[in-house]
Formats: sequence, C-alpha cells, structure tokens
Amino acid sequence: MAVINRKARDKQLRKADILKAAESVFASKGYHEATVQDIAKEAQYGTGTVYLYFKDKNALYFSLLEEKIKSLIDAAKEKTEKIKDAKKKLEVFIRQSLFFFEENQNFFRIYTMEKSSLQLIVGKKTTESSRAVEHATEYVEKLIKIAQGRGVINKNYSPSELADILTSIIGSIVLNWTRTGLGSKKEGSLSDKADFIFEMFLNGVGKK
Amino acid sequence: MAVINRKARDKQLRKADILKAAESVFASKGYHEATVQDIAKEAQYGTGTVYLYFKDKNALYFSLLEEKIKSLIDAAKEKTEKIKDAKKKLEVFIRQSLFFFEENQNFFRIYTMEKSSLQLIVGKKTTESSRAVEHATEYVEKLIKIAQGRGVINKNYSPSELADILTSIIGSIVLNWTRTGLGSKKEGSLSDKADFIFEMFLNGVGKK
DNA sequence: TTATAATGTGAATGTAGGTTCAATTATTGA
DNA sequence: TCAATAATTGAACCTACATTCACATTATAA
Repeated sequence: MAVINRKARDKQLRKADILKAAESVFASKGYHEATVQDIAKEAQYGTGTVYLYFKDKNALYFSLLEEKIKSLIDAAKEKTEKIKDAKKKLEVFIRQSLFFFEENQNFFRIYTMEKSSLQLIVGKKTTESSRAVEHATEYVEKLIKIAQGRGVINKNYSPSELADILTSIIGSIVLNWTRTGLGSKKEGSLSDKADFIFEMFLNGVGKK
Repeated sequence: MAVINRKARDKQLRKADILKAAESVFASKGYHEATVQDIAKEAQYGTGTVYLYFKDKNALYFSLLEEKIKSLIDAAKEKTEKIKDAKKKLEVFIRQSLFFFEENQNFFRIYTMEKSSLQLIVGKKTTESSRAVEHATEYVEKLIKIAQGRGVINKNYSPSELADILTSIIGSIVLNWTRTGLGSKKEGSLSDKADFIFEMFLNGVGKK
C-alpha cells in the first residue's frame, strides 16, 4: 500500500517536472516550434521519458492548458465566493486575475495564443481545451449576471458578450504590462491596474 | 512598353490569386498546418508556381498580412480623416473597423492569431509584420489623443493603453459575431454593434 | 512557321522533428 | 547479494512538408 502511494506520488512529481518545462518552452516558442526534445532537455529527462507520462505532444499541451486554467478558475472562485457585494466581487475577480497572470506569465502567453487559435492548432483535439477556455469565461459571465441582478451593471447588455469584453480588456492590460514592465519593477505590480480596469469597465473613459 | 505593362499586370494578377488562396487556407488551418500545396491547389496552380511569385511560405504569409493591414488602415483613414468632430471620428472608426472585418473574416482570423503570437510563429521575420500590426494601433492611438485633446476622453489615461483596449474590445465583438452569426444573417450586420462599443467605451457598462 | 524565351509543373530531394524501441540503469523484494 | 521488474534513455525510424529542378507548355517575335 505504502509502495503504491509513493510510486503514484513520484509519478506525479515526474509529470509536474515535465509540465513545468513544457510551460516554459511552449511559452517562448509556441506550440509548433517547441520540440519534444526541447521540453525533455529543459526538464532534464531523456526524450523517451516524456512519452512515459504523456501520450504525445498534443496530450502534454492540453494537459498543461487544462491544469492551469483550472487553477486560474479555482483561485478566482476561492477569492470571490465569500464576497457578498457584487461590485466588490467583480473588482476582486479582476485583481485576482491580474495577480494570477503576473505570477504565471508563461501560462498567460500560451493562454492568449490558444484563445485566438480557437479550433485550430492541432485539428480536433482542441475541442477539449476550448471547453476549458469556455469554463473560464463562463465564470466571468456568472459574475456579470450577479452584478446585473444587483443593479450594478446595465441589464441591456448580453452577459456573455460583456464577459468576453472584460476578459479581453484584462488580457490587453496584461499583454501591455508584459511588453513594458517585464524585468523592471518600476511599473509597480500588475494587480495595481485592477482599479483602473474596474473603473473604466463600469464608467467608461469618457470625460465627465 | 505596352508589353512590359501587360506582363507586370499579369504578374500582379497571379500574385493576387495566390494571396487570395493563401488567405483562405491560412485562416482555416493557421500558419503551420497550412501547406504550400494546399494553397497552390486552392489557387489552381502547381506547387512550384507559388515560388515564382513569393520567396517562400514565410514571405507569402507576411506579404498577405501587410497588404491587408495596409488596406485596413487606409480604409479607416479615408473614412475618418475628413470628419472634424472627435466623437464622431471615433465612432466612425469603430464602425469602419467592424465593416472591414465583416467583409474580411478570413483576414480577421489571421490577424488575431498573429497579434497574440507576437514575436513568435516563425522566428525573426515576424518583426516586419509586428511593425505592421503596430501601425494599426498607432492610428487608433492618434484618434484617442485627438479625443483627449478635445475633452472627449479623460486625459488621465494612457493613449496607447486605451488604443490597445479599444482594439481588443472590437476584436472581442468581432470574434463573438463570427462564432454566432456566421451563416445566419438574423443577427444583423456586424457594423450595427458600433454604437454599443462606442457607448460602452465612453460611458462604461455600469447602471446609471 | 519556328526558334527562343518565359512560365508553369509536380515528382524528387532534403530535412526536421514526433514517436518508438532495444539496450541500459535503477529499484525491489527475497 | 541477486534475480526479476520497472524506469529511463537517445539513437534510429518514419512521415510530412518546404523547396528545388528537369521537363513541359505557352507566349513572343522574326
């Protein structure tokens, strides 16, 4: 019994090693230009070892994507669920998203690439992962609906459309930040942009 | 003299044929999964012919990208330049962008893929095209600055940041539209969303 | 009409990289 | 310690293109 547990745990550790390496390599080269050898080398394993833990390059990629998206959503849920006030809920969600991407810049790159490639990249399989991406916006949609119910957001607008818009605004801010601030911490933390996003999402950028 | 002209014109026609085919193939498969044979077949030429008009697959891709982005910007400039009112200028720009993407759905796909892949896709060469993409947002930035100068948009916000945000909002609306409305014209024209975007960009989505 | 040049072609070539597997090394349990 | 079993490896294999090129077709113009 104890043996099985340790083996299972070790197996998880190996998988985690490989996923971590894959994240960094996919982020810097993109799916197609990243080679399995690159990933193996980065993870300090032989090429064949990767195939002991993942069926193929594709499975590795989607495994990575799903795991990360799950943790993104989980973290957001955990932070926002307890909050009652709809406005605050939305604001915390935005801040948490920024925080997550700040901590996971490599994942952010992969995530945005994936979102735009949509049904592409490697034929059919993407359906699975696009489901994962959908889950992410579904949660945002839920928050929007709550805000609409509480009279915080105008009910005339489609929640799913607003969810996509909010998501893309956040993405655009993060992208901007990775382009400029990357090394220098002069710009301050990315999460500081949460107020700005929240404010402009609710009240726009027009001069009052 | 007349001969040279006709030849030059014919050469342009061939290039246009190939570019058109490439647009459709790249849009549906993405850069890496699209093969030169696919494109040649779609354009009804032999494989080798493509290489008579473009140095390689890469050059074909960027040629396509630059040509389209140029026409996107040119069309936007043409429509907005004459307009004096800053608000109207911005609104027309948004409407024109939507119109362009409605007419060029294939290009839209490629454009969004390219934007997110950033420095990636095929190594160095992307620098050229990312310059083209930059040109596009530069023009939006210019419009924003004008609007700020005229007291339409709050001066506290960074023009380049706002340009990216507006661009990504438009992108998100177009993406939404291509997902749902594609065949059925029930949804109405995409350009109809211009008012909504303009309104929410200036005044936000909060309930007043 | 025919020689010459220009264009077009798709099979053949070269290669990069995903996947496999025989050989090697580490782990286990007696 | 020593089989037996499991894990690891990276060179070899194989496929899918990008690119080329010897040949075919078409246009030119004398």
